[in-house]
Amino acid sequence: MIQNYIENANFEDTGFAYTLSLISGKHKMVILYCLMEFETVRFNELKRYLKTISDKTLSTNLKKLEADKLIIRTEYPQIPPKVEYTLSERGKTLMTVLDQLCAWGEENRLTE
Amino acid sequence: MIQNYIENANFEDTGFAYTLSLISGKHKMVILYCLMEFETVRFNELKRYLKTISDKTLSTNLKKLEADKLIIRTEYPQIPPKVEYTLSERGKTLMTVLDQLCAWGEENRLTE
DNA sequence: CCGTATCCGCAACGATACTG
DNA sequence: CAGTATCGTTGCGGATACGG
Repeated sequence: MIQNYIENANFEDTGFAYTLSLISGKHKMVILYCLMEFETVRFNELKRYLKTISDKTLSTNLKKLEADKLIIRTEYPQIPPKVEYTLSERGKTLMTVLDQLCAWGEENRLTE
Repeated sequence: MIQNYIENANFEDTGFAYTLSLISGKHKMVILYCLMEFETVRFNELKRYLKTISDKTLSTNLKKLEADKLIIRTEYPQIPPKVEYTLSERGKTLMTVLDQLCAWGEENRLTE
């Protein structure tokens, strides 16, 4: 599986590098977890959960996640505006895999 | 599992964030994969596999991986120096989890 | 051979102000 | 409410030179 890629030394094209590129960055995982937990979340609501994120950074991250089809953005044309974000089916399948990474981390944290 | 952390909104302390911190960066995964494939690898050998990495960056990454107990550094006191790197048992268990991320990425790559 | 030291560029992130 | 615009900061990674 992984070994195939060593030969050509083309790691950018591995499924692994691809998966990581989807969730790289400081906040993407937290956003996904919030959507998994609360299912439907609005922009400012997310901002409160993340506590320290700026408008700009949150906006950028949401756009990337949407472009990667991990989340779904639903806009209600009204005043004041209302936008809801949810996990896509694709996003949900990714979360099941990430949960295993989480489990490994909890079981293998170094005792310092 | 994951949901517990949402309450306190302390994502830095999730097993997931911890696991990701171990493999964050541009090269760590590639290094681990090389060690998985070739088992015992020397410094300059690694450098050739990674192709574009600089001495400094490779050195920094190896130190982090070693500090996190994912790899083992063995130094042979001779002239010229010889240093070998291998996966630790802990590193090997991590690789099995990462292989699943790899599989997800291959099955869920977007057709563009 | 196996690094360290130094300098530097760039992209991500943050703070603040502002808009439909 | 849900962003955009602008500016400033910061940290990772790269290039090069040098050392034990």
